Amino acid sequence: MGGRAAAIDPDDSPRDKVRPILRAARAVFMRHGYAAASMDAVARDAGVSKATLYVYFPGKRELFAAIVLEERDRYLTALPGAQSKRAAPRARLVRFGAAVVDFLVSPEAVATYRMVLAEGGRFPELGRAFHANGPARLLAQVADFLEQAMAQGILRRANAGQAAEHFIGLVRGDLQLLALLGVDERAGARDAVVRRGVDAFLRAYGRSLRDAGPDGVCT
Amino acid sequence: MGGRAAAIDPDDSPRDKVRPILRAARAVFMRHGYAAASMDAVARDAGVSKATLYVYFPGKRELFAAIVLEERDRYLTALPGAQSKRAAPRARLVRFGAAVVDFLVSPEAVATYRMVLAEGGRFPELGRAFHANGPARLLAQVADFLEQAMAQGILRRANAGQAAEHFIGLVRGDLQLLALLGVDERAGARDAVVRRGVDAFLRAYGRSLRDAGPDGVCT
DNA sequence: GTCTATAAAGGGATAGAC
DNA sequence: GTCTATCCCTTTATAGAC
Repeated sequence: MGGRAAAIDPDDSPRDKVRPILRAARAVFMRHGYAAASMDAVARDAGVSKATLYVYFPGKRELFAAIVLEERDRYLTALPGAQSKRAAPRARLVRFGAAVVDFLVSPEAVATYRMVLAEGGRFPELGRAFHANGPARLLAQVADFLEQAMAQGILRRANAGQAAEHFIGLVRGDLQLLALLGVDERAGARDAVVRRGVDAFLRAYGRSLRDAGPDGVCT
Repeated sequence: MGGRAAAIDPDDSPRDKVRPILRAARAVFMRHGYAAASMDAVARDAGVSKATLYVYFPGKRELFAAIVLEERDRYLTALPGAQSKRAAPRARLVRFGAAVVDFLVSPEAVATYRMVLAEGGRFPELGRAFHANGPARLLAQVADFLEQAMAQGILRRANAGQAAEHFIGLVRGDLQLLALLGVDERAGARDAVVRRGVDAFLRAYGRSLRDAGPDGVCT
């Protein structure tokens, strides 16, 4: 794998090595976790030598920090927006909640959570950064969606961030925990969990009783 | 250290070595995580040699499995029960929810979650066992509490397990996630998060509007 | 059963050639 | 900047004395 000798070619900028390194590092760290991941594996997957790796990153810690901070953009999910306005409010919330849960239990999100949570105590700065770039952004997306629903009169007026936290907590159930634990059994229950979560959410934040599902509340 | 020579003394049963080993292993694994934990550290903390350690456990994996499965009894928390019946329903729920959250963000629970979640993909059997012995038991405790509240007419009749999942999801907010990430900033917000979670829960599961807190719903 | 001492392997990081 | 080869330390696991 010699490639062209050290050239003055501007196309052969450092980014051409950094990007493969980061991609390989992300895969290796997500697969094995920080402690069990090896720099050898990263170098091999990236197609460079270990020495080259240490040219761009001072050490394993810094490489790990780099890939966690880089998760920023990757964390933007395509959630169903304000489209499908014709659907019933409840159906729209169920659809949206299902997309949120699908994202939280996706292999990529699960591997990222495992990796970052495991080192939460040893990389507190990373914990904060991950939360700001990941969960907090998801929360903001949910809050935006709910705010629109409030503006449309589907939901009662309330603090959107607050409602978003409750919405996520209700539709997530223990599905994300089970995914993180590697237990698949309840994976098929996603729809039911989301529907019941949305029902509870509508009882707490809905505007009229008609939206509250099969059995209403308030006597 | 030396102790009596290999005796026929029944008091010198294997348990006398196994228990310290398990205690030390739990501390080491919880502190460093599975991959970064070393058998040397376990042996040192347990006051035995590494060779002795391998007499009782075939390897690192099995020792890890043993301490995770042993978490069973440790996971029973003292949650406020049906006492203080005189307190207002909402105050009782807030008190109970605060105890649940306090447990989930406790250093012991956080360390255990980090340890088990990080290895969820590589020890699927352990993930299932941990869920059954840990989170599922907590859920059952919450369900019992809520069932009593339903029987007392404080909450509307509903599936108690379902309600418990929603209750936990609402009062937990992102406090457990932040604790796992090592972010302390919002630790002081515990009371507010729990109160708002209980308010939402009461709107979804409360029987009368009087329990729903400052501002009611249902028009 | 318990210890000391060690084998065998792997990992983070670097030296030095090009 | 990039490579090959290697240093040095830690780790899991075991051999063998007592």
